[in-house]
Amino acid sequence: MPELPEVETVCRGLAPAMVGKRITKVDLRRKDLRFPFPKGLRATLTGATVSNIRRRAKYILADLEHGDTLIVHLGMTGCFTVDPIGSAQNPMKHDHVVFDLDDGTRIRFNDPRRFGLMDLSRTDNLAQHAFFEHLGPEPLGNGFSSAYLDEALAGRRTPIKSALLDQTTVAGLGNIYVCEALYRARISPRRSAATIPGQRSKRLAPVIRDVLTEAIEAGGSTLRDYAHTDGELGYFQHAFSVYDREGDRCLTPLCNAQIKRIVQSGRSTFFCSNCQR
DNA sequence: ACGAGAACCTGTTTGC
DNA sequence: TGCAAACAGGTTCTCG
Repeated sequence: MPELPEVETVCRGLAPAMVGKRITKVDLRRKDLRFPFPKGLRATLTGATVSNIRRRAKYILADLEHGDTLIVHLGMTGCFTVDPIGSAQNPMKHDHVVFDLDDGTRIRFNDPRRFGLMDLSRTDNLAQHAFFEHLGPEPLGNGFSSAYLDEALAGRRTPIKSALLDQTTVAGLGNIYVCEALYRARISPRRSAATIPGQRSKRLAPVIRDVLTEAIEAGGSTLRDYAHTDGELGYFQHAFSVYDREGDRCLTPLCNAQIKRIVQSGRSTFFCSNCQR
């Protein structure tokens, strides 16, 4: 489900519901997601007050006042819902974790495919955690630029599509926004990453920022099941130029070519072979 | 070192 | 209509 804009949207929904609230009850409705829940997850969270909700790459971080941080990844189908305790028929199927807060709010984590994960870390050690140790820079942060891309892509013979999906190159892009950014930069997804430094990275870095910023403003993209914490849908999917548009016409004026779909390392890539070289 | 492919899961869509 | 295959926003492992 979620790439950076969707995860950012979820954080913005969770923050007002959770920050400053105390967790009164934690219901682990199974023993694992992608990994077993860490030992002591319920004990650590129960009674804790949430001091901050933030995001690193596609991870949601919930800092607790006593110095631990809850780490959550949504995988492909993870989703949080905020509603009052005792409201209609919950928990629902695939609600694997339920938090009750001291103001009567219930937070449910639902994940049909269970590719999501939850873990704990001391807040001051987060950067050393295995999930974060090798992550690339935030694409909307100061560490990301065409100069950074020049350095990160130099000598890499993997296709640029794969290099951008690699979270150690830049953290937070996924299949949709890589396809969209490469289209905007007029770069073929098949092109070797090593040929990007120079003029092409000067086009690529800014459009990566643009497409993510626009998607966050639209509340992310809703393809099949993604929703905000209040059930509202994102609407950036209406602004896709290539993603999921196989066979449709390219939107570049005077182009009119058909959008192609190819498979690169097992993932669909959508692009215009006329505009993207 | 690098890329392809599979694996982890369930649900939905597509094709015969 | 029914059933099977293909496919899905992610990550991580093995294999050649």
